[in-house]
Amino acid sequence: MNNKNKKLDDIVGVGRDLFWKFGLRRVSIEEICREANVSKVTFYKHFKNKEALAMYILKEIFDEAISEYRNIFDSNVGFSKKMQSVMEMKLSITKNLSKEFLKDIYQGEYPNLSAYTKKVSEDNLRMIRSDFTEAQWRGEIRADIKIDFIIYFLNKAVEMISDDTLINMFDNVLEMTSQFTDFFFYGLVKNN
Amino acid sequence: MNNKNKKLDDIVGVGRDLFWKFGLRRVSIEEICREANVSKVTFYKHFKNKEALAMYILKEIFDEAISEYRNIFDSNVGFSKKMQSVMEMKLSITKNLSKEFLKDIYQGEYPNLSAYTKKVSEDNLRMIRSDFTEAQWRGEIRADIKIDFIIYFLNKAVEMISDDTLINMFDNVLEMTSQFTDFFFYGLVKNN
DNA sequence: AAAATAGTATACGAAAATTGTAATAATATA
DNA sequence: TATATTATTACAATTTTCGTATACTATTTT
Repeated sequence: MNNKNKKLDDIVGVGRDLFWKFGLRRVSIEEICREANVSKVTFYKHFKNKEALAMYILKEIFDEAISEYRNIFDSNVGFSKKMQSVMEMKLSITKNLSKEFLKDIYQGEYPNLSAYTKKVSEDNLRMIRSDFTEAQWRGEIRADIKIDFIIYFLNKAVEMISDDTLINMFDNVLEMTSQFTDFFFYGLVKNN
Repeated sequence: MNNKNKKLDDIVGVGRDLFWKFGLRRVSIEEICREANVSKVTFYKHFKNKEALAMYILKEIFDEAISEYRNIFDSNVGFSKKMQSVMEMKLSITKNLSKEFLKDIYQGEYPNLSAYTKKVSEDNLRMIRSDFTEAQWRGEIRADIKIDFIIYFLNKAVEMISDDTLINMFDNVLEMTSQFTDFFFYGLVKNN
């Protein structure tokens, strides 16, 4: 039961790598099989086609990010820690979805993929907004701040965090996001 | 005469970008034309096929790097400065030839390209060895050091310089190579 | 040992993408 | 206006990719 799905894992792993580097349309099923040392028949035993594999990979990426997010957000840590977890979820998703991958997803060729991605994004947004609203009720967020403004600001923050100039100022990404949220939510002078 | 070769430049520019990201086989001529806003007919007016375009691009990259190298090596600067120029030539070549590009060049599909690249590398090596031998005659290199040992060491240095860990210790690549050659040739304690 | 499961190698037709060329129309340039 | 460049469109030939079928091997499961 340990390496029961060894072949499946190989396919998914290679698919992840190649899709990340080259997107979908530039990668052929045969190439994936070759790289994964798997015969084409085995591929089709697991997946209907390339889109199905991409869907599987997407789901993996989303599920993992969301589950990590929920773990932290439902726990009893302070609110700034929770904020950090939101950013990290968004970061981890953008980190695992390269430009090429996203471009192909949205380029009309794969309607199921784009629909799925769109749905997950919307669900995500809804979840975050609901979490924030509840936090506002509990008094963890000032009552006079619009939730949508926070969400807008959050996205900008994620953009900034992905900026190389910023990254190079820190030893690792975690240290950076930590310091960033800290500054972001308490201001320059911490008076909490 | 200013933008006389505008279309050609566009093709070459787009080719450079796409080849760098995806290698040769994953990029189609039609895609290059589309991205460059150029008709297929125009492409074939300039190049016989994809390999010819790649050859043109390769030649550009090599020529530029070599010419910069010769400029510095034939000038009257100190020897450590010249050493730096050797490393920078090698660096600029590896920087302009992505893994994907190189892989496709050598993957047997394009015999002309691999032959040409091989030839340039060999010519390069000969040139460097000759330059070094002459420098040794002039006393700029200790007489008891094998030239081939230096060349081997040089390649290792280039590898190290391309290492991210090292890069992040400096503000920019130039500062790094400069400090690296300095340390490399004078040792920890500068007694020159 | 027998049966079931998962895998490989190979071949193959259908579909799709890519290549390279030709003919004609549009546009810029001198 | 005349000439040279480029765009558009169409097209046949080739190559790649897809998805399936067949026959055979290795590994578990019962």
